Amino acid sequence: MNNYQDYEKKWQKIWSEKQIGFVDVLENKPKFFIIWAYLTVSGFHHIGHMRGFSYTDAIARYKRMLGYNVLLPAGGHATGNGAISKAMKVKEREPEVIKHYKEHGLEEKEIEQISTPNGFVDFFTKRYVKDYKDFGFLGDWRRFTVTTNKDYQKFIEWQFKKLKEKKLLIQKPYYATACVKCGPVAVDPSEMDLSKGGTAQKHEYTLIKLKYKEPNEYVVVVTLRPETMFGQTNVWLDYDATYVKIKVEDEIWIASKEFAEKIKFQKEKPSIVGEIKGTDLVGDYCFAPLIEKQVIILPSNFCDKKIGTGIVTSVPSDAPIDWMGLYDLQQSKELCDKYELDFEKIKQIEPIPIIKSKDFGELPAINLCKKLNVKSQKDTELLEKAKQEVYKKGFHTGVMLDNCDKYKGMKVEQAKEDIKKELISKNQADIFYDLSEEVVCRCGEKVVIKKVDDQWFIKYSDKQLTEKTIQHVKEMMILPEQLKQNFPKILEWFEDRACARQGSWLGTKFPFDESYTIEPISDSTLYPLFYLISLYTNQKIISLEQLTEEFFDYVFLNKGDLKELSEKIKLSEEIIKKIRTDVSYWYPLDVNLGGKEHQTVHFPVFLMNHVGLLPKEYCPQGIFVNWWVVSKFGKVSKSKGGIGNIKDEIQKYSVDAMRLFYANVANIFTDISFNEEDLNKYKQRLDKILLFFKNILDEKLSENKTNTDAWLQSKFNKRLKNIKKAMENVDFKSVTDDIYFNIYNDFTWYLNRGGNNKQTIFSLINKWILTFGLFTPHIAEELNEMLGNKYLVSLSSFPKEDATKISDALESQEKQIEDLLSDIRSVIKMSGLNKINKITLFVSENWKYDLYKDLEQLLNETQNVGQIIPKLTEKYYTHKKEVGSLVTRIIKNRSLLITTTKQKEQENLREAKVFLEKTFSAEVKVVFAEDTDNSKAKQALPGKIGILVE
RNA sequence: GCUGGGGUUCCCGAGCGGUCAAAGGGGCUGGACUUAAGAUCCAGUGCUUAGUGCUUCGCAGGUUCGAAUCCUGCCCUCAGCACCA
Repeated sequence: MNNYQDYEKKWQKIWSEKQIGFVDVLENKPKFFIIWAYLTVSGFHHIGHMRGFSYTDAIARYKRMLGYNVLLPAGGHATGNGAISKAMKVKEREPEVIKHYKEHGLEEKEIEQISTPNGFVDFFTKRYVKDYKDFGFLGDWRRFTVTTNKDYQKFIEWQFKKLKEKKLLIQKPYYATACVKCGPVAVDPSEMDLSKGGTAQKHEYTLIKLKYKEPNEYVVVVTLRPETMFGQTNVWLDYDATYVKIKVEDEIWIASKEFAEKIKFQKEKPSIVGEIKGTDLVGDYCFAPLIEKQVIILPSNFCDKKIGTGIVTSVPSDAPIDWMGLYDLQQSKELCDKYELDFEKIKQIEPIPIIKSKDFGELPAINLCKKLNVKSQKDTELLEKAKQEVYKKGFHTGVMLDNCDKYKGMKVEQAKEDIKKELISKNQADIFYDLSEEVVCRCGEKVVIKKVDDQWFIKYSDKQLTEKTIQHVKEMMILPEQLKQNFPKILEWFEDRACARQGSWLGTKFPFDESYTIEPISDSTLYPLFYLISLYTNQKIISLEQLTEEFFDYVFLNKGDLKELSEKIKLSEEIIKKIRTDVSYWYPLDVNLGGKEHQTVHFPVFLMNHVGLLPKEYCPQGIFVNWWVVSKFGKVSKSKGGIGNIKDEIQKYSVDAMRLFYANVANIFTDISFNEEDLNKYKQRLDKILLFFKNILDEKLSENKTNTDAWLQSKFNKRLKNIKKAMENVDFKSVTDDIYFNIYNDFTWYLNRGGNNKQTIFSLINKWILTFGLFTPHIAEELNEMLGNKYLVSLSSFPKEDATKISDALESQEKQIEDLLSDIRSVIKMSGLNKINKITLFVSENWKYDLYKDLEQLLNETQNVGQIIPKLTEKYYTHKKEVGSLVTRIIKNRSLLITTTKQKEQENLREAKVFLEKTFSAEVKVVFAEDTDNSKAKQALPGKIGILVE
């Protein structure tokens, strides 16, 4: 219907020519500095990104209209593996990948370009800026930066030098999830670094050593439940399998070959020195720690060589599968004979009660197996369920029994840790990490857990830093409020974080060891600060060589001597001073807006780095979090593909409709789903508004003013007030409800009511249009031009509400007419009359107004009906009966209590008479109840007009 | 499991002690306009009734003169849980 694309382009061009988003220091103007958390360069923007971005732009536009000097810069985060692996796939011409890019309209030449990591980053970051412009964002694109740029890397080097100075950079051993070829990778559901296994969990197991025949020779098992070691009765392994002897330091460990592969990465050069068959081990004994006893090695079919060591220590009291394994053997002499075991001896093995837990007693595994009717160790599903349940109950409600030495009476939760510690200290146990499922790197190689001896960490656990950050958070504007409340907990939970890794990644070399590259989270914490530098580096006003530690110290921390610095880096004092001024003008950052995924990782490090390295006055002022755009298939994300090619969506619905959709479909703290129906709905809404304006311009308007004009003024100003308040709370849903729906409805009512005053209408719609400038800026400019205004909405002031125009009395009067209208309708409907000729309206009897007033006052004093009624019946004794029933009714339903006067009601009706007559095409008469005998007149109450239709 | 968030009338989604049968939108029904369709406008949309009354806001209790809104228990659901921005 309307050609949105045309005027979107038109206005974007005008904004761009006026360079509205390009801002510099204006000392006489207050500043507002806002960013969205920049995103990883790994492909096209999708509709999910645009949700948060358009909020950011709306806030920026709002602040600009309030008179702030607004800086909204952007950048791209290219650190890490993303671009490398994406480019690789293009280079290898993977058909799916090539198809994807072709569908997005890439030419062969461009596909060529994105086949190298740098080309990829370059292409997409340029595309991002184009997308921002296409979406009507007014940002300072001159400052655009990418984390892989050389100048940015100088900045990160500086950051790490400062961290070290502040003793926030430390080294210690670490168990990293790592690809055997590429080095450390992130194992997380986004699968940025992976091709498989994003949901895998990293478990810390306790590795138990059971002494075998030779000195220093051990059968090793792993467990998540070290506290159950008091209940060991035997050891399980696979009779038919072959195990290996692994030399670990000066010990020999017997375990599966698969385990040997894993432990290789966690111990100093282990080597396989021999083999031993399951058949050789079964029937032998080994020495179990803690219970200090020899236990027999028995065969089972549930030992998986891929899990742990492929050998299991058996605790039948608390592990259902162990119990069933034992049960199976004890039931069958044949089976024992087969394995050359002494049946009588096997039968003597008894589970040892060690933990008492709620509901399951002292032998939870056995009790639950009975309850679930598990028949043998082959009932894998049931046993898994049983295991989960016993574990859960045991962990939360379990208490160690008397035979558990010094741990008796201790809660399982606690005993678990203490026992683990004791065993390790006695060299009877060790720590072993494993993944809960198979994980494969993007390169196709296996991901394992690898011990890094001297890993670098940022010390987020630092008590002082944590405390300082918690204090700072209290002063911040963080939305949702819920997050603000959680923040202290998040910050306390936040531990040291590995900050650099080896391998070939994009990013900044770690300044204290060039073989490391700083990892993606750690190099994107202070970046808003860098937008103040990139303005100069992008324009080549400063060279790389000039970005020294001293330079950053001076401009960010005001440290050092200007003259000395200027001479040293050969940069004019003037420019250095200018940058220093920029920093002190623009910093701190006012708002960082990001998706909910940032809550527990990005935002904490963003804050802690600011708090740790910068003076207090440069610490961020606000964090806003928006939830996601989801589809039926889950989160809309780049890696999952599917819907969300923003170019197509813009064409289909228009930018304004999309921006309005994001703002209005739900509040920002809920996931929304992107569907055609909703988008169409918002496009139609814009069509409707355009049409409304066109009609208004065609309308013949008059100079006449009535109460309705005052009413519209009141409504409009009240809404304006609400809009501003809601804007401050990023309650965009409520803001857009008012702007695009409620004000529209007010105007419609006004017009239907007969309002057509030129001055009222034009003064208000000119203001109304300005409010469109936040979420639908293109249509705002277009309408504004249509009205003949020469100024730009984007550069105008946001309309101020006129509080003197707001009148609750006027609004409630009008509400009464609205209610009356609907009452008359229902009366007509119920009368069964086909045609109405006459409507008589009765204004209530005088005494009732007085009664209402008295009642209102009494209700302020007491809620006790027993006290109120006698007082009123006394005063209104002639209407004794009516008073009783009326008062009880009102107390039951307070909304009936409308205090007004007879005169006002009559006036109100008189004014609405013409309107009512026109609406119902019938004669309308207003009559005082005192002047008639009609029973309807007696029913009339203050605020409730009696109605008779004939 | 831990830590948080939710469950509202056909649907989406506001509301978070009285003004709530519950905003706004969508859908549906009826009417106006139109040759017609679409768009737009107007009305209705829990059950009932000359404008009243009755029953609703996950389930079960409780506090209060009064609860969708507060408290307790339960059920169901969603998210985050670390080298992923």
